[in-house]
Amino acid sequence: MERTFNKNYDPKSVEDKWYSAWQENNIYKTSNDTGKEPYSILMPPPNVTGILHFGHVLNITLQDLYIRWKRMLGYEACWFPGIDHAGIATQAKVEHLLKDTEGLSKHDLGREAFVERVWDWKENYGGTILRQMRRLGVSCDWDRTLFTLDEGASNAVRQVFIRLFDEGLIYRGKRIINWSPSGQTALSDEEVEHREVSEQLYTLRYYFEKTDGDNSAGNLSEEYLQIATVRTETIFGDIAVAVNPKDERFSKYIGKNVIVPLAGRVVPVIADEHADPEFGTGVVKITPAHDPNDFHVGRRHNLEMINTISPDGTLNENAGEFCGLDRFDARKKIVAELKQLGLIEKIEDYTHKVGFSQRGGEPVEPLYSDQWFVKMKPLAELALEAVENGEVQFHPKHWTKTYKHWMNNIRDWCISRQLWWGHRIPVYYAEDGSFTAAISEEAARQKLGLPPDTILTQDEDVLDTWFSSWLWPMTTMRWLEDGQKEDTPDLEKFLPTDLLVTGPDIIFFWVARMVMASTKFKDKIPFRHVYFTSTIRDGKGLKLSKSLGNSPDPLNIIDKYGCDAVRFTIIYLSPMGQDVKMDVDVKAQDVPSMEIGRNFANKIWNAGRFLMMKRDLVIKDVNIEGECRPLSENELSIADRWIRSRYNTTILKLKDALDRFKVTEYSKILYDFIWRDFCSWYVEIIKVQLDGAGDDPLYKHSLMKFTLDIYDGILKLIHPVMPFISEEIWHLTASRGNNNNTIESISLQAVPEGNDNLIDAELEAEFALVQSLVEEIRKLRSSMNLPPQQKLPVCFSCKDKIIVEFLGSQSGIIAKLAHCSDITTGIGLAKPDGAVASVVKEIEIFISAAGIIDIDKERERLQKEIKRLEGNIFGINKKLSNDRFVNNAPKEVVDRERKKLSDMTASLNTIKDNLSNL
RNA sequence: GGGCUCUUAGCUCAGUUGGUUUAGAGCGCAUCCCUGACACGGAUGAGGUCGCUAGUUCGAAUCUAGUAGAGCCCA
Repeated sequence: MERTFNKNYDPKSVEDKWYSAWQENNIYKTSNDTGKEPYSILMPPPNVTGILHFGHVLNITLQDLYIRWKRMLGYEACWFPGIDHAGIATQAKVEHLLKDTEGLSKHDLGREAFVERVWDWKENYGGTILRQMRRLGVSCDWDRTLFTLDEGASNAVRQVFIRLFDEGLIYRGKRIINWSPSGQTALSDEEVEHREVSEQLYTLRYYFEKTDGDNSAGNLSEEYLQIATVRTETIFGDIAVAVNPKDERFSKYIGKNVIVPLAGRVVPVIADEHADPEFGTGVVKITPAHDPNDFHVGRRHNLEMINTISPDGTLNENAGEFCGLDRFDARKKIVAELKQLGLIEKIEDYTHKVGFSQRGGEPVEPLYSDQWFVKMKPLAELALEAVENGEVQFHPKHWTKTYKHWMNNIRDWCISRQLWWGHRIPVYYAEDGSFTAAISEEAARQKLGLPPDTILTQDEDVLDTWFSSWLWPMTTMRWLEDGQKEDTPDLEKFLPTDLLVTGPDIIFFWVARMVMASTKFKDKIPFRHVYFTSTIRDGKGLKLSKSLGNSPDPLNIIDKYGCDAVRFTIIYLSPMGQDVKMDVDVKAQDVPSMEIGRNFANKIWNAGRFLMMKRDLVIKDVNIEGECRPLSENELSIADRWIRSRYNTTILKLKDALDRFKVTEYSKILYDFIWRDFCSWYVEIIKVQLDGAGDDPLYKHSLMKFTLDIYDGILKLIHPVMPFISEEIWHLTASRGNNNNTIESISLQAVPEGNDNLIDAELEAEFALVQSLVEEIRKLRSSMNLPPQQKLPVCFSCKDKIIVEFLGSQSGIIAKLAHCSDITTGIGLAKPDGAVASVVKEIEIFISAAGIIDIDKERERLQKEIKRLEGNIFGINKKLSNDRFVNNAPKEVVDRERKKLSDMTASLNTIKDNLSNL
């Protein structure tokens, strides 16, 4: 493999090469049979129909970051990948395809052949997203990839159903559920999204029944009740009208009958708390089969359920002449008819929330039907406890409140779906109406005590996809894959997993239910930490989505900026627990802020390029190779010890940040250390140190080794977030072996250990003085508009000998970084004629600039500085003259203020002198 | 209606248990520089009464209450 340091880092030539190398050498394969401590993450299984979007990029990067980090810390880091069968989405996709290409419906094919087709589709096109994820450099163990419809997972699903059924926690019942007319299936409450819509509220007249028995339209009584409704199409299902029992306006009508407009049905006026005296007219129509609230009213009053809407969303034969019309067309026609008959009192604009199918996007229809449910209360108790006692921790923490609220108000889970693609419900019915859940027809007969020749029929429905996903922590670890095996080596080793990274939008769908399933069936929590990711939004704050067309394809962005750049940027920009606004440009397929990561990658690359260049020169110069002696402690310069201190500080801060799940902090610590401390200061300084040691090749060699060791550590620290560039440079900077058919990889190296003893705060402060002086000289130069080529003599006038000596030792560095021709240090030096002056920490700086200096400009600068200092001094004086501050504040704080005051007063005086001497 | 979150520079965000001169960074902007790795770079600068109002405190971007606006979730 040819490797060179080009001028700019080119991700394209690096990424595919290394991903293939990692895969071919199986370096991310994990075992349940090692002495290493386990660390595991469950990948949230994307839909089999899914394609990569920015939410995945963030989510996957976070997981990979932790897996790589922990792997480098010596854990057996196992990341379980997989994919789910996405019942509704996948079935709909194949149905459309079938319709478009062959003009066939699924019924034309029949269930078995249709399901066969879906499998074909899955084999050919499904799981695209898993292939796309490889572009992100994920280091999961692909051999463990699980599909929720795999045989093993399906066996577990059936077992769980049967167990819950036998325990009475799964039941079948006629309930009002959320029906998706487009998907032709029931949905759970969680799959319904409530959105505000503007509609009309119609106030209808419900006339009282005539005593003569003739209730025909032409023979109405004088009196009527006004009832407001949006859904006029449901009047054929009206079975009563209700008033609040406390509402005195209507108490006299309770027990009387009214006539439903158009339908002509005679229904009673009943008293029920559901009627809100404040809403509409205070009288509400009761349509138990088409409204969840009315359903409960119907139950309380033992009312009949009349279904007037078919599963496809059209009105049925109970709607008379409107039979066959779509529910929304019917509404219009019914309103027109009512208007004509003078049965509408008034029409008002009305905004309210309507439930929409999360998948199909159409308004859900509350439908009264037979469905299967899981009784959630008993499961919720265990799951609630696991979070309340801190076994399962959420990051950010506030999501625990949402979780608890849901658990405390838990409702039963509708798990049956009227689909063909999915786990078919393992329930068998006999002709006599008895039924049971069992692994097979035969097992069911035995359970039911029926003779072997009895014919049973299996339930037609399949299970909610989440009914398999909630077992993910266990099925990924082969639990019950043969229907029996309770304990597996994987479970033994990896459950509970350590981290789950997911979006807060599936906290109920998935996170909460996994806690339920694991606590219920394994008596263990599924994961110790849950990291809820940011939602990625566009510049206007809208969620990125395919339907809004505001999301560029992440693969295009990766092509443009490189994978590492995208990974780094998205981590850098994503605050925990808050949404991220990204400057997406769909037209150009661009996300300009990715430059942050690209530029950073290039910076790291070029630092390496420079260091290698220097090392090669040194080696050539001195004709030495390989071994060199490390620098002894007294050979280390202040700058060397400073960077070592900063480096160790950085390592400890990084570890701490990741332990606290402050991932953005991790990226910022890296960015600042590498760019500022290492590149801007230290790399510049070693140029000086190398130049100053022209006759000492061994020292030079050792200094390069010292620097490259830190750089090598940097590569390891950055590797979890920037896996490709770190791997590439790690190989470029040293010859790495290819022994025993395995490659060496930085991802299998140990993270550098931060050493507390090498952190020296005092030294860092001393070095900060050097930095301040350099910056001050640069400021002065800049204010004089000096080009960098023009170097001027500089003079430091100090108060004591120690500082003079210290600055003398650093003068080479200062001269180089601040473009000085010469530096003189001494005690109480006089200001040279025509010099520009300033003061930093009691050190007077004089830049000899005779002939260059602009007196007016200089005066202006000094006056500005005086004004600033006077302002500060005023503020501090005010503080210090306040007795209560001096008496109450901690001594350090007061001392600090006093020190500030004296420093600044000294500076002020010096500057005032300079001004008057000008 | 209930709950949660947010509001700091033109933009995107940091800001640890209240206390470090002038509240930080990146981008953008302005001026200068293709100085021996990097113009995907370097240097310098302008730019903020920390949404608003009270309160607690010697001291508030930080704590408390209220208020305005934005967003999310649940009913």
